[in-house]
Amino acid sequence: MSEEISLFNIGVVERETGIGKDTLRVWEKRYGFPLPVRDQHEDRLYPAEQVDRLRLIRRLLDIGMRPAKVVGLSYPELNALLTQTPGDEPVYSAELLEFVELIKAHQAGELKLALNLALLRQGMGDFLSKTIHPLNLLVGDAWLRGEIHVFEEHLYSEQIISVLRTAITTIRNPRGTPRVLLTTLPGEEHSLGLLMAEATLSLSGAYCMMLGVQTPISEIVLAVQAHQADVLTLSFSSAMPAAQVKSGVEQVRKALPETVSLWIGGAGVQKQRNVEPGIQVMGPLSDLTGAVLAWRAAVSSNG
Amino acid sequence: MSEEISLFNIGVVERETGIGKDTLRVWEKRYGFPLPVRDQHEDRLYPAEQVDRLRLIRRLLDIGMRPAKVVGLSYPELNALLTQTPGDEPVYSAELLEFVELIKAHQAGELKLALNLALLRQGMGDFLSKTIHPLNLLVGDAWLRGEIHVFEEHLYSEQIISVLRTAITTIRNPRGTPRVLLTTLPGEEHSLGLLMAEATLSLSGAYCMMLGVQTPISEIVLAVQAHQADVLTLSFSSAMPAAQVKSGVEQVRKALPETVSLWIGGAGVQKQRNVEPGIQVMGPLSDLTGAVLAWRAAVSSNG
DNA sequence: TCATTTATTTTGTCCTAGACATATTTGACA
DNA sequence: TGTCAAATATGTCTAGGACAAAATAAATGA
Repeated sequence: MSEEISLFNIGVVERETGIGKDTLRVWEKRYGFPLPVRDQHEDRLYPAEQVDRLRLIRRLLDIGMRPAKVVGLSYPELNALLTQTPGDEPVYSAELLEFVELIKAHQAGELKLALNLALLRQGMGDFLSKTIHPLNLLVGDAWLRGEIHVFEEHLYSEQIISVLRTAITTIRNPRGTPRVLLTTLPGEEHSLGLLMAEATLSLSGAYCMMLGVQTPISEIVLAVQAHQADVLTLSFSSAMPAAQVKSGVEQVRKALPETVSLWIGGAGVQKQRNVEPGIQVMGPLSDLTGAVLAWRAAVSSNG
Repeated sequence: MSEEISLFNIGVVERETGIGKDTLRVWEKRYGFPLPVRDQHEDRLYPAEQVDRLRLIRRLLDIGMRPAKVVGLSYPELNALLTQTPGDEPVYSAELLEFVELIKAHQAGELKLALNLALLRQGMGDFLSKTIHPLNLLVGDAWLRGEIHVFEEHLYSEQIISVLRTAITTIRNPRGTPRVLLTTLPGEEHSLGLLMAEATLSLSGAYCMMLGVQTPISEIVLAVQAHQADVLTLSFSSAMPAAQVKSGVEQVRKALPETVSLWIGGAGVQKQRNVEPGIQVMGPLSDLTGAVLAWRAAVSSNG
């Protein structure tokens, strides 16, 4: 009985790694990797090991490395490259590292408990900026080094989402201003950033209308009208290609009335340069609080 | 000054409609639609109107129509086709229709309130089977008829998710059996079905570990090991192509130890035929309750 | 030496045209 | 009416080529 190894066709690999078919084929030609086997019909079949490497490569590209430097490399070479990337590592507090230990130990219940505890102790504002945000970075970093798995990251996200949603419910103000619509564009499926934005905005007294992820552009325009939103907030994760962010945001801006403010944030917008007028780029979450205050000031002076 | 119309390139259309690039090109050749304009480089540029039609077509295909029948049609023709599809329409209660009215009126707060009320009155079990499930069908149906928009569906989903998450938190039992891991495969991004499954399973006394959507297959295997899960539950929405469901599920089954049960459910699995052994297809949500009981019975007789 | 502009390379995404496995439908037969 | 085989419909894969936008390297000037 021969050892059966998992083989994936190009469509599955595209879904599993987020790397497009065209890109996979052109990498094969240019860098000699991935180099899938072929079935009887010359269709590509990627071994699981290559798919794992591709996922790692994807993450390295997301943090700014170039394909020519990483696409050819073997697993050990990739790891060597990773560990020698000290750079600007912030010092993480013991508390944050304890959260990571809980994640690695798969203690979902305890993790959630600890998060809720931190929330109560620090208050929502500090909780978001001093715990959740650095923890996200730390977890992403640990993932990159192969210290934690995707499924552990998923479990972690679920706990955060659960804690944040519960908290947001308690501070929602239906008569708050401005009226903010929150969503992501098609292709962006990460809801965590959006949820953090909702928490921050709600905390600043804004009224939030959450649409979830991946709303088509034309539907966003309709939603803004229907809800008489003053502000549209879009969130982009680091996984989003900068070009896609740029074109998407510009398309939205063009379709929206000028009176509606457009705030964009998340790791995916930090690479953006030369942002068009009428689009406000948010850095840290605290920028949202400032933007809310600025919006109110502008309204009271104009109206 | 000429009227500026929104044009989308093929990559954006793929993301916005969920129809692959290859399919878009081959439809153009075979059915003459969509028929995009071209830029100076012969690259396709799809007008917004065609993208809207594509979204409609996508939905029609999801409910079983064939491309040859619908891909060529104009907007009026599509609508005619829709309204003349009475078929097996169940009679919806007045209460359900009131929910829809709230959705159409964009009364998110009131909608959530009404849902919570129904939950308390009916209890979780009935709430899921007699309110949420038919309401999902009703909303999907209304969407199909153009009576409600995507963004309204999004807002609706958010309220349901919020209500269910809150409720699940209160009935979680860390020592429950069996230990069930819940997630979806890459490509399936709908979390609502998953959440309803979690609610039902928790209600039956199972211990649920929610991984969220789109966990790569290899990671699912690791997660099952790490959490010592007895059961893996995968959810598929109707938007999932049947072929993708089949190959994905079989891949998972092959990679999983035989001792781990595999339960699959959601609208996307109802079309499946000739399901391989070791895979249990769930119909209505109540099947999950039965499966839990059957699992316990099997364990107590075997061990 | 540093900043700014310009040339070169890199890289992702698009193109055409064709092939074929699988799912669905049609037609023949019992 | 039900079952099986032939025909059709459909999505996804292949190859090889092209080019714009982004990133890097080189050249220029202060």
